[in-house]
Amino acid sequence: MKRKLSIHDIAKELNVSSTTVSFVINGKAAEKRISSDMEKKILHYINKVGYQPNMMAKSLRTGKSKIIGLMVENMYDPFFSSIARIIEENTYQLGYKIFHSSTDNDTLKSKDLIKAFRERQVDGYIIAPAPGIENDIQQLIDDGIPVIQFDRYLSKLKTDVIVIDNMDGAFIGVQHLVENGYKMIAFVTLDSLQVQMMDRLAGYKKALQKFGLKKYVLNIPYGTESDVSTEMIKDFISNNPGLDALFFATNYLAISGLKAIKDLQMNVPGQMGVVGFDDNTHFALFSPSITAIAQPIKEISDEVVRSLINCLAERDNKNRKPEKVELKVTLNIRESSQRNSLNH
Amino acid sequence: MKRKLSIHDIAKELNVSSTTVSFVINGKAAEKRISSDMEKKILHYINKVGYQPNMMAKSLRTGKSKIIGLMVENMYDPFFSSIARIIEENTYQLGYKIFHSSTDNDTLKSKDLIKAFRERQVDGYIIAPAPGIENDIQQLIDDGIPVIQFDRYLSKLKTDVIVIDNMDGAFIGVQHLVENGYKMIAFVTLDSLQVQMMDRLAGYKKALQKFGLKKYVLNIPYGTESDVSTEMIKDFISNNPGLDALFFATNYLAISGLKAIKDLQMNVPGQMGVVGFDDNTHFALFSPSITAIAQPIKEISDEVVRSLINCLAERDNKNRKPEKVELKVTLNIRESSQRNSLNH
DNA sequence: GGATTTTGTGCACACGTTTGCGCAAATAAA
DNA sequence: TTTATTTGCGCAAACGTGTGCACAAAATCC
Repeated sequence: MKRKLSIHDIAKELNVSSTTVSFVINGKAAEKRISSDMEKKILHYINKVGYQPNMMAKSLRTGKSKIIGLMVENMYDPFFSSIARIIEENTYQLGYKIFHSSTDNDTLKSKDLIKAFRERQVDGYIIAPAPGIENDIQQLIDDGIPVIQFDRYLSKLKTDVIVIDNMDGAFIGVQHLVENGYKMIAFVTLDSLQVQMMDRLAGYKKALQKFGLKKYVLNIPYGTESDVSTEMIKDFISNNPGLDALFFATNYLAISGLKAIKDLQMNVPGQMGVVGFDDNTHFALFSPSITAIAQPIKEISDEVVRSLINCLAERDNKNRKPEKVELKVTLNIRESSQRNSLNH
Repeated sequence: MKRKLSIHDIAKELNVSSTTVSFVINGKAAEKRISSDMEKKILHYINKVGYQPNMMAKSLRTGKSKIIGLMVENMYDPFFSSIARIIEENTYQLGYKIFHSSTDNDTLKSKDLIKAFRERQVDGYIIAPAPGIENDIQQLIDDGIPVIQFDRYLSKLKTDVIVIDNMDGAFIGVQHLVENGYKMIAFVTLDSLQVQMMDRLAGYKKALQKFGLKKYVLNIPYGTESDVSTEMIKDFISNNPGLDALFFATNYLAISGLKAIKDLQMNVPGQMGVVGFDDNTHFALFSPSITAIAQPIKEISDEVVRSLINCLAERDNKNRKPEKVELKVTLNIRESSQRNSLNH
């Protein structure tokens, strides 16, 4: 493999110093008072031979890798992958590349990932944190490295946070079911203490209280296989006769739940109303189509990037006052929750 | 931000040379005949202070970045994101990190991406190539950098290729429709000259010929918005009265098509049989559930990684004989294509 | 006991950049 | 003309590693 040519090769060929070449390449010709003849000569030659700088050397010298670490729960999840996609595009414009990894919500894997990112001198972190990594993130903060938490957050940590209003989302979902005449509304959620899940549960409870309804909650352990979840939901429905609506706290739970309802041959929305948290391209196509709480993907992504870029520009990240952005969700009303209109 | 400590700091603190420390860190203690007392002392200290090597410096020195560039059409597509996920995991074990980007099948964007990857000294490339980037990839090959093409390929290029048997996939899809009594089977595909699309079309035609049926093909321009596609498909159905089955060449086309069929209030599979190329988590949940050709995601990912690691180990990548792996697909038979069994 | 080999370690350079500082020539000021 | 300033550019060190080579001390050989 032929060696790539360096700034020195250019310099030698043109009988100038590598300093001059470097200045020209970095657009500091004016600032550093390089004559425009010289500038043109260098630019022309560089263009001709197709010189490409070596980011490794650059990063070593400057201490900036121009790499951002993105840690999500699961990059296969459409929610995370669509966010990743927008983040990637937004930051690409600014010269950043992304290291993108899945944590599976696993503490050890997350710790390991942070370590790997640190070795690579990642400039900033965008994290949907797994539980138990407070110390690792705190270490980053202490070392002055920008960190943004999104989707969920560890409340001990003083970082910028971009989330949605989960409580409100759950509330309006339940409210919508109530308005459509459902009375025995269950909440199917993950057995998780993460803030976003707790907030959704809180929103559900708040709505129940407001409308004077009784609470039915099914907690499914994190990591349960889809078909096992389906069985659990089937049992839950059987054990709670009279349930007339299910509110699923996540996309994947909704999928498992719909399977359960299909297996039980129950009619949606007639016998069972359905609303899901986190919308999905396919929900509109189901028969019946599925009502869902939609998260503002684009806004979340934009805010995350804006916030990170902010931090990256800051000199002193240890002592800045963290910012919390809470975005509004939308209720996409479809057939699965409208008993009245179909029962005319 | 406090400076991270370097190999020199360790050396100074322990009154040894950085050479020795480097050898120990890289597990060359035995090979380089470092006494085990010394080794223990260094390892212990490193452990205590939590030293983390600087990959930038390492890469600069060794010429290996331990980074792999992954270019897919759209990382939001479940097919690509699930593959990315597995690739990421497989390579992580081997100490690699992934730069993951979407090309949108755009030539310029792809060229740009390759350039950015080169600057970053990426060790190897995994590409689902957009059209028109033959020269850019050829340049990589000429420079001895490993490249794997997957999902599709530019046939001019002598790289390892991992694909599925698209022709066979389309063939068995059509055959299945024929076996279920459908006679006027249309193929809804993208207006694309990419090999995988051409092969699918060829498989469709081959089946038609075998069964003596007439050809109906709808070409939808690449990049058409989903709702526009839906309209085009509606028109297509209207303009071809008597059509009794649609075979969609991609996942997204199937989604648009199902919307069209729903809008036209046609009964599936009674009035219209449906088969999609590329399966989807949700297809089993649609009512009726959707029959689809499933690609072997895990196998594809594993083969891609195996193949790349192979190339990375090779000394001379310019003159190696490229390998083409063609994997088998599966037909997942569901309700949307079984007129007979439902029409009893 | 001298010659040779083995053992254990360190010096110093290279990788490809960026940048503080220096310095001669040209120009402006006095 | 002398002095001060500006212009235009280069020297050399630094970023944190890895590694060829050298070399003294210890061990072995004969």
